[in-house]
Amino acid sequence: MNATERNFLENTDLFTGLPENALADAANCAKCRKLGGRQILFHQGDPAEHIFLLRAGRLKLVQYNESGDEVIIRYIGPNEFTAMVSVLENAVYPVTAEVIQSGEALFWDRNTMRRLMRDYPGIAVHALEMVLKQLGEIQERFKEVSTEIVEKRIARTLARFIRHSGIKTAEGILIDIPMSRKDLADFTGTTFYTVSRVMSSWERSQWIRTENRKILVLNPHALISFAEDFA
Amino acid sequence: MNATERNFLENTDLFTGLPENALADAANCAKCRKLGGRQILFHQGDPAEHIFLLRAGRLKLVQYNESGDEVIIRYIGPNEFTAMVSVLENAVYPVTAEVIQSGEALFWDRNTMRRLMRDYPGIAVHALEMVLKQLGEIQERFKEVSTEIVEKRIARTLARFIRHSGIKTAEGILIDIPMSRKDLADFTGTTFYTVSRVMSSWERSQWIRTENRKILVLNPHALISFAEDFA
DNA sequence: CGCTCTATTGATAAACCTCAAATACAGTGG
DNA sequence: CCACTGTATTTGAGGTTTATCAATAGAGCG
Repeated sequence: MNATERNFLENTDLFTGLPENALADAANCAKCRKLGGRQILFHQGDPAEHIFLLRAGRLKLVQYNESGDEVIIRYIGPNEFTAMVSVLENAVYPVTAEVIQSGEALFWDRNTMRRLMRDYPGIAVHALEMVLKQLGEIQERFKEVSTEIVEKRIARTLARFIRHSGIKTAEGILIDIPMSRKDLADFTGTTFYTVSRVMSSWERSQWIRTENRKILVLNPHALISFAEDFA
Repeated sequence: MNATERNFLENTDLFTGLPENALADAANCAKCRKLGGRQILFHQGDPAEHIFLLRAGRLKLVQYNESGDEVIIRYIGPNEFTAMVSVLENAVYPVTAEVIQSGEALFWDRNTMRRLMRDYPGIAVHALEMVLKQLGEIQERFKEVSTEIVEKRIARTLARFIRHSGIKTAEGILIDIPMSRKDLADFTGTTFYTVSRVMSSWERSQWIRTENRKILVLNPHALISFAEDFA
């Protein structure tokens, strides 16, 4: 692959700081795939064969339980990796990855990635760092869903999205992830009825406004201090 | 360190399958520490400096929220590692580790472990595998606490402990982890009142019996099929 | 302009938590 | 071995939060 590709890899969590030959090697083994519409990139339960690096677009990672309830485990945005679990032998994808904004992904298969990790140990260490960060995040959310009431969980979730994907605008901060009430419910462990009630009340207080599944936070200060208030 | 030490390391997830010199190196850099009573091995929020390998005994990893509610993130038993997060630069422990059964631990400091990972890439890959497994487990529990009712969460938790730490006895399966009602509540995201009610009802049905914080499962079949029943 | 998917909102019910009080239990020191 | 003390557990009553159900309104898409 070309120099653009190498530069791109250099700026990712997994490949940052590696020697030139490692980048070239990684770029050479990468394959590319377009991601459209509401396509499913991989299914929960399928044999996990590829590690993906999202170049553009956005994914949501969902888990289903036996009754069909959906839980959103994480969103994946540009420059982020997913399905690192594929490096394990005989792993299956623990989640389903659904494209929610079109884009494209680079991907490597298991054996290639394992070889890269062996040849350039820095990659394995970076992968470890990434996964540890994810572990910390989900542990945090596990704590929240275990101990906080719904309204605060939603507030904290928005606060987190503000930090992670917030875009300053004249009117406030726009959360740049398309999210329905149901998505937010599946992310916070509640129902879309309850999310709707909470969001409506915040709209009445002028804290937020929703336009076509994008949330605009008009009063981030109020929202964040509510989220972090331990009373 | 001696040959016993090396053999011990060889049988852990992190060091398995490594060349002899790697084991010797790892064993040489390990320090050892006795763990007594209800000692705190490390505190949530403290700078994370060491990776621990539990040789004997048991830990519980707890997180506290701002209101002081406790959540049990995971139990660590003999032969298991914890605080792998210490390999990250400037990390803090995301949990508090409390000794619940006396024993002893080997430990390495951050830089040593990072050097080992660089020198023997297999270690980093194994660490990645371990953390991925933990990530999968907590995602599973996150799904449960988000979608299942308390009674089923408790049943699934016991089912999991049966698989992980169950000991067959004449009367049934003993879960070899000392666990109060409150512990079980902090593990499943509920209150000890509710746990007590659920466990009492199971004791009446002869599914379980509790003796001094150890749970004896008299009817594993009933418990497990209830846990996995999706009705 | 109709169709479908999403959101809102009220009414009701269920699950679960909180509080209070009583009981059981384990560990300790005599 | 026993009494004592503090901790853990049980259980009832009552309240709160949140889910569920139903009906309506709205928004985007072809």
